Amino acid sequence: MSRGPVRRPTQADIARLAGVSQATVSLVLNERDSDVRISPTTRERVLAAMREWGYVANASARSLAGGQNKIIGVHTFEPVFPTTSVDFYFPFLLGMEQAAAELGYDLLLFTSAGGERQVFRDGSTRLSLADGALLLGRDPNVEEIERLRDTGFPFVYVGHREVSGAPVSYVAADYAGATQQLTERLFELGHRRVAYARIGDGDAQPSRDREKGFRRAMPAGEARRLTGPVWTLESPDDVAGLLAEIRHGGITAVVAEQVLLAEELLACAQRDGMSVPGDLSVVVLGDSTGARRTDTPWTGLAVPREEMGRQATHLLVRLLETPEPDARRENVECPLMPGTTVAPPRREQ
Amino acid sequence: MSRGPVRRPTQADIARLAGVSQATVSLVLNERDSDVRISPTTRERVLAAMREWGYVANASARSLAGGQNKIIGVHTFEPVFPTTSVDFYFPFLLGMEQAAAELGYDLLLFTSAGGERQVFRDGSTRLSLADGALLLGRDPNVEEIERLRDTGFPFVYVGHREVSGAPVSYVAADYAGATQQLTERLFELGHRRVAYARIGDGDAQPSRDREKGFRRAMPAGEARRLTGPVWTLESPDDVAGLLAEIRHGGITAVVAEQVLLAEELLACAQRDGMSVPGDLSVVVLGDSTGARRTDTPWTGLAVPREEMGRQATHLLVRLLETPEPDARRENVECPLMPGTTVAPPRREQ
DNA sequence: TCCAGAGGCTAATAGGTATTAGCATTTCTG
DNA sequence: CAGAAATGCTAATACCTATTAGCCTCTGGA
Repeated sequence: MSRGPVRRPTQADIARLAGVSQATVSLVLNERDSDVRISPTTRERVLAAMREWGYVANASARSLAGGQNKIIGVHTFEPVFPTTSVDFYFPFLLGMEQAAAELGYDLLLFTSAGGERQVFRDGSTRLSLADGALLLGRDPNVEEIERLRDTGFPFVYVGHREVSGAPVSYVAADYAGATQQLTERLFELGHRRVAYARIGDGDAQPSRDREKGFRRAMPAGEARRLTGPVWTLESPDDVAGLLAEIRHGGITAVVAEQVLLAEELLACAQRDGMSVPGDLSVVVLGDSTGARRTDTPWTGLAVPREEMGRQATHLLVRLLETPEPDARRENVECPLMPGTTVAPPRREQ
Repeated sequence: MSRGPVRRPTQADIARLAGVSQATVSLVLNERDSDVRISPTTRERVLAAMREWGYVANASARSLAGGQNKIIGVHTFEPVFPTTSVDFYFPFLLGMEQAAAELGYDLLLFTSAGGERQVFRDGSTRLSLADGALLLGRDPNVEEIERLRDTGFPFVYVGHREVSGAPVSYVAADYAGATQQLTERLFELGHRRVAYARIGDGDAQPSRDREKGFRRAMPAGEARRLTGPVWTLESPDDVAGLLAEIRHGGITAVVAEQVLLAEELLACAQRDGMSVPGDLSVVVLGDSTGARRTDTPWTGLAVPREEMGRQATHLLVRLLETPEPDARRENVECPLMPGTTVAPPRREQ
C-alpha cells in the first residue's frame, strides 16, 4: 500500500511522539555518558517511540554534524569487473567483510566513480559519507592519494604505498621478507648462483619490495653481482633467451617474479631437456590468480589477501576510534608454499 | 606538515572569494539549466575560485539537501563467510557491482547485523541508510521480509520469494522453464520413463520451482504418475536404493536436483556396471558451486547469478526513480549446459 | 527561610548544500 | 517614454543531527 517514497521519521518526529525535545532524542540515541543526564523513564519512552516508528539516523545529517556513521568506505582504483580482476579483488573484500562484521561496521563500496575510478570527481568525493576508507588497487592514481591525505580524511591503503610528501597508512604484504627467506633457503640448499627475473618493468612497489628481499639474501661482499643477477624481460617471448643466459652463467636456481614467467621458463627448460627442479630450481613470488596454464605446485609465496583485508580494516577502525597524527604502516607475513620446484643443485660432474 | 585536518573550503568561502553569494556558487557548480541564469563572466570567476582553492563539494551536505543518497544497500541473510558460501554469494555481488557502477549508485554492504544477519535489530534497521536495498540469501527470515515490505522501504529480493500477505518484488532464475526444457528434451530423445530426484526436503522455493517445471514437461493424461515419479531422499546414503528403484522401474533418465546427488548416482551406477549416459541419462539442475568431486560435464542448467544481480539492481533503481505501488517480478533465463550425460535410451533388446 | 547542588531537560546553533521567491537592473516594445 | 519582459543575482529556508550553554525544579543542609 506504500504510495511513493514514505518520508522517514526524523528525530523531531520521535521527539514529538515521545513528548520530548529533538536534543533529548539525539542524546538517548547516542548514549553519551556526557554531562547531560536523561532519566531512565524518559529514555525508555524515547526508545519505544524509535522502535515503533522504525527510526534510523540519517547518515548524511549525522556525518554533516560530525558524528560517526559506522561505515567504512572501500574504493578500488580499478573496476572489479574485467573478470580477471575478480580473483585479485575478492579475497581482500572477504577479509574486510569479516573484520567489519566483527567490529560492527558496514562496508560502502564505491563503484560509481564511472569508468575511471577516481576518488575525486568534478572536484568532489563521495568518500566522506563513510567514517574512513580502505583504498585498493594495483595501479592507483598517486596524486589522488596525496590529495586525499591532505584533506585529513582517514584512510588505509591495502598494499604498500609510498607517495611524495607525508607518508600514508597502509597494510602491506611482506614480500621482501618472504623473498629473502625463499632465496636464503636456496643458498642453504647449496645453490651458489641464483638469478632474479621478472617480466615488465620493475617499477611497481611490490616489484621493488621483492627485489629488495632478494638482494638482502645475497651474501655480502663483492661477489654479490656475480652471484645474483637481476633480469628484467620485456615480454614472455624473451624467456628463451633468459634460459640461454642461465645455462651459460652456471645458474642453478631462479627466483621468478610472476607465475607466467615461471611457467614459460618451465616450458622452455623442458623443451631443452632440462628438468625442474633437477637441473634448475624455480621459486615463484606471485600467486596463481589469473590465468595459469599448468598445475605445477610452485615453491614460493602466497599473497595473504584475506589477512591483509582484515588487518587493514582493523587498523582503520583503530585510527577512527583513537585518531593519531602519524601514518601507520603494518606488514602481513606471506605464507611460504613448499611446492616441488626447488631442490639442491646437481653435483658438479 | 599537515597538522590536523585542514578545513575544506565551502561554497561560502568560494562565494566570498568571488564576490558572489553562496547560492550562486551552488548554481554554478550544478550547472542547472534552471530558470536561474548566471552570466558567463560570473560563472568564470566562480569556477576560477573553485579551482584555485581546490573546492570539493561535501557529499553529506549535498545528500542531506538533496534527499537521495545514491546508495543501494545489500543485505545477505547468511554471513558471506564460511568460505563455502563465497561461490554462491560473489557472483551476485559482481553483477550488482557492475550494474550499480553503470547506474551511478554505490553499494552499501550490511555486515554488521552480528552473527544473525537480521534486517531488524532492536526494532530498527540500518538498511534505510540506503535509498533502497537488495536482499539475498538461501534461507531468509520470512517474517523480516514481510515486516520490511510493510514499512514501504523499497527493496528487491534476489531469488524467488513468496511471502504471505502482499507480494514482494524479486528477480528470480527461471528454474521452472529450464527444467521443463531439459525434461522435454529427454522425451524428445525417446525416453519414456523419467524420474525426478532430490536430496533434502523440497520445501525451498527453488526446489518447488524445479519440480513444477518437471511436472509441466510430463505428457498429459493419467500416465503421468507412472511416467515421472518424484523421489525425495533424506541423505546421499539413500542413492543406492534410488538406483535399485530406477532399474526396477525401467527408468532411463533421471533429473537430479543437485550436483551432489548426480555424482553419487554416477558412482553407484558405475559400480553396478552401468554407464552414463549409455544406460542412464542424467540431467542436473544445480550448478557446480561448492564441493564437486568429479569433473563430469553434466547436462543441465547454469544459475545466471551475475545476470540476476545485474537485473535486480536495475529493477531496484527503476523502482527508486519512478515508484510503483505494486511489486514487480522478473525472471532470468537459465542457460542450458549441453554436457555429455544425456543420450537416447538404449533400444529394447 | 535561604542557598547550594544535583538532576533533568530544552533552546539555540552549527554544519554545507540545493532550491525558490523575489528584488534590482537593463533591454525591448509599442 | 511608459510599461513589459528579460537578465542576473541574493536572501531565506529546508534538510537532520550533535553539541553545549543554560534554565527550571527538587532535595538537603544551615
